[in-house]
Amino acid sequence: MESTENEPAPAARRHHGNRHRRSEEARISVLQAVDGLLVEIGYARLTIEGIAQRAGVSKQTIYRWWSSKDELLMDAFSKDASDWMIPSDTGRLRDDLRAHAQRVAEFMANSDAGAVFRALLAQAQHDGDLAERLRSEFLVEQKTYERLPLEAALQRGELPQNADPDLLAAQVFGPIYYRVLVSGETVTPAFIDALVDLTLANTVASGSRPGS
Amino acid sequence: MESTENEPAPAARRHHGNRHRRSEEARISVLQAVDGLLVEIGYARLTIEGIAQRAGVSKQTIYRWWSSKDELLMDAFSKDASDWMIPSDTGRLRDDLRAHAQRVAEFMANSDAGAVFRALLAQAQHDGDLAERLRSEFLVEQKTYERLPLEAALQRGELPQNADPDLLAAQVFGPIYYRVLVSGETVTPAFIDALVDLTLANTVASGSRPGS
Amino acid sequence: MESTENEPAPAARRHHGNRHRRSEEARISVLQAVDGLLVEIGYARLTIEGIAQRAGVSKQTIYRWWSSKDELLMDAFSKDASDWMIPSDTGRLRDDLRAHAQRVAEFMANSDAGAVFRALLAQAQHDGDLAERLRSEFLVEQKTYERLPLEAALQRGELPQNADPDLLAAQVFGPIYYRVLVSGETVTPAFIDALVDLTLANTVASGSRPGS
Amino acid sequence: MESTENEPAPAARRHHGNRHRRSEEARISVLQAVDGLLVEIGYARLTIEGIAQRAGVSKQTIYRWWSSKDELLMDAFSKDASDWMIPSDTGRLRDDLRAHAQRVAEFMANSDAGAVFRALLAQAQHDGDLAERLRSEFLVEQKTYERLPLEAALQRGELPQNADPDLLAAQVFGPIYYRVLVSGETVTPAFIDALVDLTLANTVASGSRPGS
DNA sequence: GGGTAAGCGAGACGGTACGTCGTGTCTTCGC
DNA sequence: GCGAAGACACGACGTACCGTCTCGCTTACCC
Repeated sequence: MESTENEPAPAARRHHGNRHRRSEEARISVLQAVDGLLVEIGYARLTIEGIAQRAGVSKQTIYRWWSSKDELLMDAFSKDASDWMIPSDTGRLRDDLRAHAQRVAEFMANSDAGAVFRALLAQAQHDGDLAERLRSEFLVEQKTYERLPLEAALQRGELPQNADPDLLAAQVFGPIYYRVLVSGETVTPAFIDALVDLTLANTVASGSRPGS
Repeated sequence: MESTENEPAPAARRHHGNRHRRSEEARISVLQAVDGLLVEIGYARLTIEGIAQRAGVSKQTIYRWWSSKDELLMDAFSKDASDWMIPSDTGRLRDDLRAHAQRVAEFMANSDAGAVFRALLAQAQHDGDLAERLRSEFLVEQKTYERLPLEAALQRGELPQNADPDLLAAQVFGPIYYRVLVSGETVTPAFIDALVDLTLANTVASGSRPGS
Repeated sequence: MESTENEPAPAARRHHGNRHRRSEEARISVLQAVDGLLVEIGYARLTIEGIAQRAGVSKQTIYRWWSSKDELLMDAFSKDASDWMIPSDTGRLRDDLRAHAQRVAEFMANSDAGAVFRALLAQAQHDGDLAERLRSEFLVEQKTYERLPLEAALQRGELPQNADPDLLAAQVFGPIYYRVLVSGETVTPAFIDALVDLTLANTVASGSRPGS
Repeated sequence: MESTENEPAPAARRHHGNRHRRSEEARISVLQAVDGLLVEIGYARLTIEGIAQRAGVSKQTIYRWWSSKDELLMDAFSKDASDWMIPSDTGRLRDDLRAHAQRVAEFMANSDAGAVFRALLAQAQHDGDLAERLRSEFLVEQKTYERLPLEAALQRGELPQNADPDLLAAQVFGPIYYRVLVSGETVTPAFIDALVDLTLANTVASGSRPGS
């Protein structure tokens, strides 16, 4: 993993032709400190000073490269999130949907990256900029992948022409997000199976009788 | 100095009426201050000192009765939340479901109480105790009401015997919560209609024969 | 327990002919609490709330009868101070002066009442009213007693006519106060003897040669 | 500025391994604020917050460099006290003693520095550490200077060999401290003259033959 | 001998200041 | 010229007492 790829900030690259450049070592150790502290003490007690100390870095260095705690979390999150997004493609809609739903549930509820995501989402409730960034950098793509099995099936003719992949994806994944973020219920495989089955039964039924 | 006992002059009553027990006046004005400030400056900039000042109350009084900012929000929320929960009951499932879904969407996305709710839910992501309290004091009941139209329909025979109201409610309301809390998309009436239609089409189609 | 003997305060006795009267029990236990707390935790950490709690009395009761912490201390002090003031009178100036100086030194440096006195004197540095009260209720009398052996000796002809008892007392007692209050040196009998001897030698010498 | 290890500033530098320098500007303005506030509102109403505000400094900065209000006062006092201590030396004991006694009385009763000193001495009654510091940093030196004219006279042979400068100084200065700190009487030139005359008359008379 | 008013405990109240923590900015100096 | 170290002004924290104010109880006087 050549880690300049997660470095899109142009300001950080301004020093390109200079003698001195950003310390990659510092950057890495900050992001690791964030990961570690998030797990150990939780978001609520995460402080810039704590991160700096843990990373063996000065506060100034953090402020130089990240404009806020949330942006720092975004970076720490991006580092890990992509692993979870891409659905399998077996050619069987029901299986692909179940597998990806299971994967998303696992990510959201049990992974470290998911914990960071929930923390970011929580912050995003009071911070429109963060919300926007979270959406454009993660959710848009995430949603695309959630729709992917359905669109593939649509292309294959496994779903009726007038089926709406967006809506169907919403009915499969919405309840999963709800359980993790809101009700705190565990997302069991049985629940996922029921969701997928009902959704597909529905689609076939309504898709075949569009006039109803 | 023998006449200090009774205050005949009503004009001299500058002091808030303190009972030996808790001052209801103080309690009310604190909760109102929380409501007002949440709307005006948002959760992120809400401080105990600000609330105390706005309410004309000492910090100590707040700390005496509420153990944390979140508990205070919880109380302020309880005060307003109940208005939104109860679904109408026209006897027609589709109408009732649409109406209640619309109502929930409105509450979540646009009401003051909904703003408090989102703030609490955000905090609950890092605070298990708050999460538990939020669930037991609000979400359990809220969920019951979301299921109500479906259970009524089940009793009326408008739904097949083997339909699962819980699951159906999840497929209607889950996507609504998702849009408000996660993706930030507006919840349009058309979206709600589509959700309800799809959910009911399915149930009727798969759960029992449409002709019955 | 009708302990009216330590009750000189006329305000407290005002209720004599009334139906209702001050609780002597409360008064005593407050003053005892002050004494105890002063010794145990020192003046700096003495609080009205602490006194009330220790005395098993409500704050209001304290505020009802004493207008300030210092006034309370004054009362606690008056209770004990008088024991130390009166000098012996053997008819021999040197002996009487030594004995009383020793007594005053003991009071100031080592007695409980002396500790209260030092605390009051400290407060009096920033509180003119207290200073005035301390002077009129204690120091005037105390100074009279310090002068007493010298004045008696003057009457007896043991001192020259033009000797100034005030000035002589100042030279004997001033250095004692200085050691206790300022330098913290212990006031030894040897120091007292030297002071008295020098003062008397001086007086005889200068008193006999008034023209010098 | 090539070496941080040597501080040209007269104030003590206690942060050893620290390569970052204390803001001299902040230090000065804090001490000036203390001086100003003491005079304007008095010790009793002096608060750290008030000092910080007046100095344009954060509370944290005060707490960083001074461990208590008293230590802060101690510093503010040291700044000004030394002006008052050194006695003149005309070679005539009576004149020197009178002049220095007058100077000390002026310092104690009427100067700003004296007001700080009285406040510190008051605090020192309930705080042994402060008492010790006040003694070692001020009183020892002060006492030396009070003795100086007497010791010079002793050396010159103006006093008998067996005269005790310590005791003599105590009899001159003790009563002055007493009047300022305890009785509140003003220290008049006449009082000082009387003290000095009486003290010297004695010594000359008893210690050696007046004719010498 | 019942009514009633003062003293009392308890403690909530609006405040002020405390001493601490974390923020984001700034400066110094080592590499 | 980046980066560590950390001082700085600022703002909020949660706590301790302040002095004021009911409240409900007890008690002792007076009618």
